[in-house]
Amino acid sequence: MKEERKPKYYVLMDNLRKDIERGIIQPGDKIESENQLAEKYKMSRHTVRKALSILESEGYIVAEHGRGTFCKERDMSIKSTKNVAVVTTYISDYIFPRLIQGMYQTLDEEGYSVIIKNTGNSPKLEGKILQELIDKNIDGLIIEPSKSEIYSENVELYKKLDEYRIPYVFIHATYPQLEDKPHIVMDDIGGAKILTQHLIDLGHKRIAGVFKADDNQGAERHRGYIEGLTSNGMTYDPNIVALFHTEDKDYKPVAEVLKWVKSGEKIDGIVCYNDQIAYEIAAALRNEGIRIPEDVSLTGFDNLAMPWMNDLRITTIAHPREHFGEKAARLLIEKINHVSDADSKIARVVESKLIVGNSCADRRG
Amino acid sequence: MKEERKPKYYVLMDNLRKDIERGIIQPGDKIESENQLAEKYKMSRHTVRKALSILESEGYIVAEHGRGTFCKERDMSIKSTKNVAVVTTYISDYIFPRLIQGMYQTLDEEGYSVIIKNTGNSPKLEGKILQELIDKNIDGLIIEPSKSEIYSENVELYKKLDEYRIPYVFIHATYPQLEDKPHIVMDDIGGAKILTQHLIDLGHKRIAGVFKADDNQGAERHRGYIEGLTSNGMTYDPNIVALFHTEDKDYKPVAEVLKWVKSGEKIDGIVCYNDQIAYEIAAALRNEGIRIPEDVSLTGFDNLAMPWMNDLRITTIAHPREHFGEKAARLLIEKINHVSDADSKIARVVESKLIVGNSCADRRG
DNA sequence: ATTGTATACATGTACGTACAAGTGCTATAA
DNA sequence: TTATAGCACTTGTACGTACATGTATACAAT
Repeated sequence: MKEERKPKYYVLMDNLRKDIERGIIQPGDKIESENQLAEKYKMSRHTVRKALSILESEGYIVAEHGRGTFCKERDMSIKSTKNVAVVTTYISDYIFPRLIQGMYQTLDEEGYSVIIKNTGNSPKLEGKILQELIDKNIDGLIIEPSKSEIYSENVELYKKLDEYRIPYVFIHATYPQLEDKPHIVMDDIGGAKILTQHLIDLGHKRIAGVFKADDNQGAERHRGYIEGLTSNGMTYDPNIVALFHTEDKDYKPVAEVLKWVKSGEKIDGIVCYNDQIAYEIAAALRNEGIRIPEDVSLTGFDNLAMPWMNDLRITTIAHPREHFGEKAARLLIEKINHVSDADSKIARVVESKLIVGNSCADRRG
Repeated sequence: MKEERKPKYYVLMDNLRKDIERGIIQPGDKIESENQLAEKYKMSRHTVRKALSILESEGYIVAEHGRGTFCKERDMSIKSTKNVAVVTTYISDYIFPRLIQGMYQTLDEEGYSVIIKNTGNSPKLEGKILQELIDKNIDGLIIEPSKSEIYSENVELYKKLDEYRIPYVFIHATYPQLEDKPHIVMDDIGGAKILTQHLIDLGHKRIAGVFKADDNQGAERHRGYIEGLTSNGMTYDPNIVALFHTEDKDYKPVAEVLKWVKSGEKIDGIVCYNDQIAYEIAAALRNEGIRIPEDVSLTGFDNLAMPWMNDLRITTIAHPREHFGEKAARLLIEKINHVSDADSKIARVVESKLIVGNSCADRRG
């Protein structure tokens, strides 16, 4: 007396589909004939035909007149668009063109087209882009988190990506909630530690820090800076550490440093968030008559070349740019091809390499 | 006794589909009921249902239980992928990141995703990319021709784009066979003429030229240089004009200029294909002890900033970069939306603007 | 050995009937 | 006035029959 509310044809259709999806019926296999199925399921041939016609329109089977009905070769090309997206905070500035170039080359070799997107470091825009990309049915995604130190408001969207089996790879940082997802990052803690150690080795006594507060990289560089100080027995002084956000980035770092200097702080070195900030600070300090590196040493990140200041080369941590992009692309391709296992933690950390410029003075004498 | 080989249900299906496609049945309209159609076409209701079920699976109609069957809102998103491609010779170098940025911003605003591709200035690769993009069913294409002065081997592919109604916009140059297609170019003839005139006005007597021979821009700049000379009564001397190809670009321009200088040519100014070439020549000449601009003046194109030579600013013709990209994107969007008429000649030329640097000496004294 | 043909069996088309179930309107009862 | 029961009409499910047409094969005729 079981009350089956499903129509008869639906039951047959569902059984067959499940058999195909579970591999019990293999591609190329012949399905039992309509009359056989009708007898087996105790329904009319007409009802069997209804079930089969649905499966045929969905692409599971093909009927061949006079021969029988066969399970179709699973056509993955319908699902695979061979498009992948690269979502970065910026496109045309800084290291990004060459980062994207590295990804492009690798992905292109593997036959993927690259859709570029930029978030301008806005989580809201990131959300909009993710939704759009999910609708576009891409094969995979390389994404640089926006404001990664802030808990992501887009976790549901990343879950959706998981649901739809769209693999993604984080670069430069991850979100605190998504640390177990595949990502490729620089060893930012190690990098900042190396730079701090470098300044200490050169005899610096009072080393300031300027870090970004709303992304993971900034937080880690901050941590590395602290570790560098404390492991040498120096005390961490929050009064000479400036933290800025994306919105402040054009004035706050410089303003804070100038404030210290004008208030008489005896800073002899600054570990900066990146080379761009370092060059800006250099320009501002020189403007105040402070010599770099004779009075204040500067370090940065990303070995950036500056067009308008070629006598100063900031001592920095190398960013491998194209190679970094290539690494990310390779990891994504592995995920697309299911080479690496399902959802295991796949983090690849690029070790930090010091590049010595002429922005740090030797104060041991 | 007409022999109709088409099944009855097929006739009904075909009629309805054509009515929908021709707009006789509008989206939202109610289709006659199954019984009405059966009577009208003198077939059983069962046969009518077969016809309707096919149309439903194809997305033309929707049946609503108890209410009727309705013509579906035409789902254009099936055809429109909202993807457009930007195909340039390079991606990460020179002016291209900012050019692409300009296109990206405009296309993004209009809801299009941007697929980037680069040809490395190889017509063969361009062909491969075009074929791939046609298969990908993109909505439109912005393309910088590769070796545009050589007749394109890919004309059939551009014809295919026309067939499939995929609009495309050329930037920087067109192919000789495709000059009537929409394109956005710099006024290269005018630009070279302005630069030549500038040197003449400053009292230069023997002005050399270094141009690319395998792209349209190079050929036009070459022409503008000639016009600039002859319109001032000066003679064009092929002995002090170097033409190079993409493959030669890294050594030939510099080598030719050095050959002239070493053979005792009394050159006092050079109109260069672009700033990159100009800076390379500047570095090579300085290496030989020749002063810029005191001994030789240099001009270029594209107002490029050079990281490693900040005391020299080449006098150049401005390239609007983002604005140029934006213009191209707007033209493409017009073509996609059929705002501008079918295949009319839509060429937009960006006028040349001189930017005076410090690479040209005043020799009037 | 090749060709043709009969046959069995597959799917395809087309007719019929009956009843289930959702929708929208109207006439009727509370 | 409001709720609802009934009715007409819609699509949805399900059964039945019949014959058309394509495919593969066994077997006979050439």
